[in-house]
Amino acid sequence: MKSAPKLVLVSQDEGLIAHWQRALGRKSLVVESTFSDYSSAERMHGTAAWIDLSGPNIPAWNDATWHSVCKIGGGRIIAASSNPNDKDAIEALDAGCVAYCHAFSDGSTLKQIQQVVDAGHVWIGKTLMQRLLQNVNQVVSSKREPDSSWSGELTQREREIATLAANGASNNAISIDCNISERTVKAHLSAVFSKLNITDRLQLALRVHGIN
Amino acid sequence: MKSAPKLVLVSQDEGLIAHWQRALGRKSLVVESTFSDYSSAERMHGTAAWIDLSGPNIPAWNDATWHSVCKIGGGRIIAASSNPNDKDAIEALDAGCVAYCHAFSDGSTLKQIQQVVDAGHVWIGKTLMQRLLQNVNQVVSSKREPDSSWSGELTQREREIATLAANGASNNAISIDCNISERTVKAHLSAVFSKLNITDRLQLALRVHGIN
DNA sequence: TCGCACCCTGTACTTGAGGCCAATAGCCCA
DNA sequence: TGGGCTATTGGCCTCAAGTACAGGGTGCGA
Repeated sequence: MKSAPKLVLVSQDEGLIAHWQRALGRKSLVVESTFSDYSSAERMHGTAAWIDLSGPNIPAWNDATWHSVCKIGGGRIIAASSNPNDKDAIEALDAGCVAYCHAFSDGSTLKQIQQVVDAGHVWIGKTLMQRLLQNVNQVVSSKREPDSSWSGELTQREREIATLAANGASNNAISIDCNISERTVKAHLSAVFSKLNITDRLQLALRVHGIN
Repeated sequence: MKSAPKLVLVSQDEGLIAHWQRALGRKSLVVESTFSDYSSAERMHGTAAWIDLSGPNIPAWNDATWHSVCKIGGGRIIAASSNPNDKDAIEALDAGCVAYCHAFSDGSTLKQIQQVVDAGHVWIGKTLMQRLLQNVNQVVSSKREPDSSWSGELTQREREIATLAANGASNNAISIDCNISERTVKAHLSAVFSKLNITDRLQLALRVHGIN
């Protein structure tokens, strides 16, 4: 039932299949020629699959098929592109793939990817990694302290309730969350509106999230 | 000159050193007890080093030492924390480290990290990876054209009115702006809410502006 | 001890928002 | 030419949100 995890290679390119087989050299290995063959098969559950993105009938990354295969079916998809780029990679990983690489990467890299995936991790290339980190730094640093701009003169409690409201919580939800009466929530928000010189929670949301 | 890449373990914790040695089992291996011993040594150039972040005299991540070690000295630093967290990980990777992990990860994971690093890649854990992807999606979608994500199935008019509402305009203000009755504004917004599967303009604002 | 800031709560009221039902009119396509 | 989509508007109704007025309790510094 749980011997060596089954491995599936999905491509119509015989040369690519051969390359992959040389690199991965595994016994329990299945080859499918199209993605639909793979995704429609019952036995794909729990498998790891190398998908040649150059193949026919590959769904768009926002297609529900990926969701059903990766997140429901438990398939661990390794997306292999002949002309990889960061944008495509991000979409692939977002769709639920656990790796994205160049289809004709050298054997040792392919093997390493397989190992990483088998261990339950996610694999991405170096350039994408660097880009991710750059973006995160932007996000993190820009998210660190927008505080001073809007919550400066608010009390701790007001800040707390304002944040909840700005994220879409109703007064009732906030009252439950904070274990106070709805009336008190209104009181705090009124104070917040007054201090920030605004009139309602939508303005608050825009202020808190740095728009307007 | 370029035999097996030299490996350095930096920790004062003998148990940890032993754990690492068991997992990595390498011949050409040097143990230093403090970070300053490592960073000041001439021979650290081009080495890979496992740094126990619990050790003494570890510089802050924004300290110039990291820059000189990683980017000038060419050291490939694997940061190992006893209580890892995403924020620390991001700072570590930003400082130039090529991996960030739990110091007492199991042997196979440690070995894998070493292999990934030796191959010139960067290693991060699963939770951080997921967070990175989330952030990137936010950045990408908010910088590209937030259209596709929320306004896809809306009509031109609905998009127009939704945008105004999401920026804080009241129904009345929108009606004047668009030269239509307030009733019509409500009708359009109702259609928008229904299509986007939300209930009010605050949710709309969050959606339009890429939050939530 | 008094004033002040903060946190909490109640009743009552006004109003903007949003849902439901219904209708008219223009445009495009089979 | 009829059906489907879009834009427009009306009336009616319910409710969350926000305001006004009126308190009570706590802790802290002058």
